[in-house]
Amino acid sequence: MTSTVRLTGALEPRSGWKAERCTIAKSLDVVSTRSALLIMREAFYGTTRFDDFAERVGISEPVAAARLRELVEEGLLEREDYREPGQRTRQQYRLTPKGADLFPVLVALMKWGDRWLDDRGGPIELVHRDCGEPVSVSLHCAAGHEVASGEIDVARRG
Amino acid sequence: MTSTVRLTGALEPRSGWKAERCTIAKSLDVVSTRSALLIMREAFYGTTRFDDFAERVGISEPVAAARLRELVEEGLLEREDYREPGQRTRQQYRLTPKGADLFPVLVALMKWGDRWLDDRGGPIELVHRDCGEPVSVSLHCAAGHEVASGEIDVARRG
DNA sequence: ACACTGGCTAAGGCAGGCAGAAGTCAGCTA
DNA sequence: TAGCTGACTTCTGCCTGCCTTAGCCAGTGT
Repeated sequence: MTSTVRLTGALEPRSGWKAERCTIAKSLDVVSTRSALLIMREAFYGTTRFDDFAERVGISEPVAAARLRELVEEGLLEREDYREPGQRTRQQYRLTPKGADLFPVLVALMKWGDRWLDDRGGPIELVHRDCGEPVSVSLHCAAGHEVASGEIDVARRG
Repeated sequence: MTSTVRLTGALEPRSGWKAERCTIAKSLDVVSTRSALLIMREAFYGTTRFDDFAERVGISEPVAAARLRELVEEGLLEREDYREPGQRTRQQYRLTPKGADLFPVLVALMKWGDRWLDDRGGPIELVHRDCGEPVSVSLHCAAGHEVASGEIDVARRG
């Protein structure tokens, strides 16, 4: 009963290859900092304005400015000008499809923290609006089976 | 068609509360660094020895030592002495249940990178050993519906 | 007795994440 | 015209992550 995956084909043994194109590493190049991921959390909560990001994430304004700029450059957020009647032009940051697609990462982190780092199972709950059932993140195969890490084979693609 | 979740009950409006017990933030306190998550990746690939972690992750030995020590302290890995016949006692690092449970986070990061950061859909593929079907990570509710971030209500627990 | 290997630790230094305080600038409001 | 607000930028400085180089120690092999 191991938790490791099983390497197959050209990937076995592990000592015979380098994880050069590893997309976990590439993803971490984009969102490795705490502030970046917490800004993304806020974006999912509906925050759009500069000051709100800084305050709600609990980071200083210089850091918020730097992180928001990087996230826009990377295409996870987009900055739009908007204008309410009788107001000056303002900016808002909104999730792009690329940014919105990061949601499972945040939920996976939240669920792990709920289970292992909070004595009451976490402060908030996600429910499916249509049916009211709680939402979680899971691994499953295309045939619909729920899968644990120990039941997975890893192969080189293509 | 929004990608944000909908805040409900005491969570609405967002300006009325602080994410103090946020378990995303707590998780990031444990595994916010690139090196920590890549060490966990290697642990899932079956790596157990100090030198192998350092080389395969591509980090220096001092960093590997610091990160492994932290991950053991946090309970994600455990260090065991073992001895092969005719060999001296060695150490190995193995996943604990807490560490193994982090797997969905890594898969979510990998899948996101596969989709958005690699022109060929990622270098490796995960398949369910029993049925040979590809494995992915997804959000779904307890009733089995696949759910997108825009279809989720967030409520305070308890 | 000696070198070798695995698993580290120590010292020095660079780069980047972060905070706090203060300044800038445009445009609306009084 | 003067002030206010939102959205930043600038400056200073700490702290951490990381690198490189070098050294340590225990147990094996020769």
